[in-house]
Amino acid sequence: MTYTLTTPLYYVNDKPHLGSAYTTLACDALARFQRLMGRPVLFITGCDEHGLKIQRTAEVAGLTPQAHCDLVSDQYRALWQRWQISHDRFIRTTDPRHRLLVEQFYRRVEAAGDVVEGRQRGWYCVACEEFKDDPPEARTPQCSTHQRPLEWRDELNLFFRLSRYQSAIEELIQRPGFIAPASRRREVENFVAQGLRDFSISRLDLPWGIPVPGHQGHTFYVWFDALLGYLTALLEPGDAPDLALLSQRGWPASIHVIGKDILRFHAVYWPAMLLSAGLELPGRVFGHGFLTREGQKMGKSLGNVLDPGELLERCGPDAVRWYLLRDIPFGDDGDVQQQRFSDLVNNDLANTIGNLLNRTSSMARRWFDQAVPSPSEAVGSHHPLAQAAQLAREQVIDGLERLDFRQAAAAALQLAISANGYLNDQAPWSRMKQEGQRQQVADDLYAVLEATRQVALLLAPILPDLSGRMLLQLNQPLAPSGAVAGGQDGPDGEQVPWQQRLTWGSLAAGTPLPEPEPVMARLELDGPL
RNA sequence: GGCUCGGUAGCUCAGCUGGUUAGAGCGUGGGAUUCAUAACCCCAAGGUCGGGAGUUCAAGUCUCCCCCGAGCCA
Repeated sequence: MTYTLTTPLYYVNDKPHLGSAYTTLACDALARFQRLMGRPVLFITGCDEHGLKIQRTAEVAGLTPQAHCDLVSDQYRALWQRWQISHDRFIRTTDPRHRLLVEQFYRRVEAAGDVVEGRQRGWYCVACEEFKDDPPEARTPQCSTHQRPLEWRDELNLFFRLSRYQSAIEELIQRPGFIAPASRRREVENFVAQGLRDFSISRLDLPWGIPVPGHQGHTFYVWFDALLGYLTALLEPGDAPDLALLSQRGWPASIHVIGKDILRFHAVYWPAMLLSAGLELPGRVFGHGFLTREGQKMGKSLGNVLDPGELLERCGPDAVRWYLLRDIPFGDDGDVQQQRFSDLVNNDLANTIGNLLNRTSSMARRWFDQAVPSPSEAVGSHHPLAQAAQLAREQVIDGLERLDFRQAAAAALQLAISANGYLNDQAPWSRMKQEGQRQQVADDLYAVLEATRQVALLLAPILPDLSGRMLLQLNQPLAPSGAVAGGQDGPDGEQVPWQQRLTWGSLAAGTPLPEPEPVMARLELDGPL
C-alpha cells in the first residue's frame, strides 16, 4: 500500500518561513526513509492560495491575486528544491482540477444532508479569517493574536453539520496513534467533549475563492478548500477530477504532518468531512511543535525571523537538517540557538562523522594500496563494531518509524562515536610500527570503514547530501531516496535495497579509495544568523 | 476563570509501573595520542531534581497547596 504523507498546504500570504521548512524537511526525511524501506511513497506538499487575506495582500502589492499566488508559490517551489525536498506532488488550490474536485466533494456532503444555512454575525478578524467571540456591543474590538481591529459582519453562510459526527469523532480520536504525539490528544479530547458545533464553510462576497455551487456570492471557506487539496494532489496528470478515483491513487493518507496549531482541523473537522463525503480516514495526524529563537517567539515585530533561504545559503542543507531533526524532539516546541547549532554541527558532523571517514580512509590508503583492506574471519558479526552497527540500525529504523528523528540521528551518530573509540583503542598507527600486526590492522581498518559505510547509509534519510558525499568517498553507490522512482544507481544499474546493504560485511575488500577530502566543513559563522 | 502540558547539572534533555553513590550530549577544566578537518580518545568538576506540606521502611518518581512558563477552551 502506498505510503501517502502530507505537509500542510502553506498559505501564500507571505514568503516561506522557517516553520514551514521545518515541517517540510521532517516530512522529507520520513518520505526518504519510507522509500529506502522499499515502500511506494507519495509525498505531498503545496500551497493554499485562496482567501481574503491573500486578496488584500495582492491588492496592496498592486497585483492580481493569481499573479501574487504564482509569485509566492514559486518561492516555495524554489525553496524546496534548494532544500532537496523530495516531494512527489506540489498542489496549488488554484489548480483548475481542484475546483472541480471541491465541487464534487461539496455535492456529496450536501447529498448527505450535512450542509445547512445559518446566519453568522459578529466581529471578524481578516487576518485569522474567522469570527471572534467579542460581544456585539464592543466598540473597537481587536484581534488578540493579530492586534488588529475587527470588522463587523452579518451574513448568511453555509454550515457543515459537524455536530452529527460527535460520536464518530469521539471514537476516532481514541484510536491509538491517530493523534500523535499522544501528549496532544487530551487537548483534542477536551475540545470534542465540549460538544461539536457546526462550522461555517462559506463566505459571502469574497471573490478570491472557489464558488459554492448553487449559492450565488458564496465561496468556500478555508477548510472546505485547502484540506481538499490533499485529495486533488493525488490525481495523476491525465486523471479526471473524480473522488471515486482516489482510493487507487494513494488515499487514505498514512499521515498528515502539521503544526500543532491546526491539529483540531485535521483531527476533527477533516475526518468528519471525509466521513460525510464517504471517503476513508487518514491513518495519523502528527502535530509537531513550534520553533522559537534564543528563547523568543520569532516574529516580524521582533525582527528575529530566521529566513530559511538565507539559512540554507550560509550553512548548507546538512547543517540545518541535522540541527532541527537531531536536537529538537519532533512534537515538542524547540528553541533554535545559534551557539548550539554550530556546536552540534561541528561536533557531530565535522568532527565525529566527517573526521572518522577522513582518518580511516587516509590510513587504509597509506598502508593498503589505496584500497579497502582484506579482513580476516575475525571481522564477523560478533565484531564489536558489527554489534554496534546492528544496534544503530535497529534504533534508526525504529526511530524513523515513530517520527523520532532525534533517536534516529543519535543512533547513527553513536555508531560513529563507537568507531572512533575503537580506532583509538586499537591504535593501528602504533601497530603498523610493530612486526606481525599487519593483518590486525587490516581487520581494524576494515571494520571501521564498514561501520562508516553504515553510518553513511543510516544517515541517508536525514542527511541525503552528506550521506552521498560519504558514500562517494567510500566508492560506494549512493542510496537513492528521492522522488524519482527507479533512479540509475551503480555501474550495473541494479539497486541493492537499502536494508540489504546494511548487512554487516557488505563492503568489498579491495575497493579502491579515492583521496579523502573533508565531507563536512566546520561551520564558521561570522555574525548572527 | 476551567483544563492540559512542562519546571532535573551553565545549555538541550533522559529518568518505565516509587528502591543502592540522579544520567547523556554540548559547554568548561585536565590528561593521553598523532591516523585525521587544532580533529579523535580518556578523566574530572558541576544538581538541596521550582517551593512547601503529606503518604511510605523508602519519592525527581504518588497526594495536596503554592510559584513560574507554554498551550487549549471560555
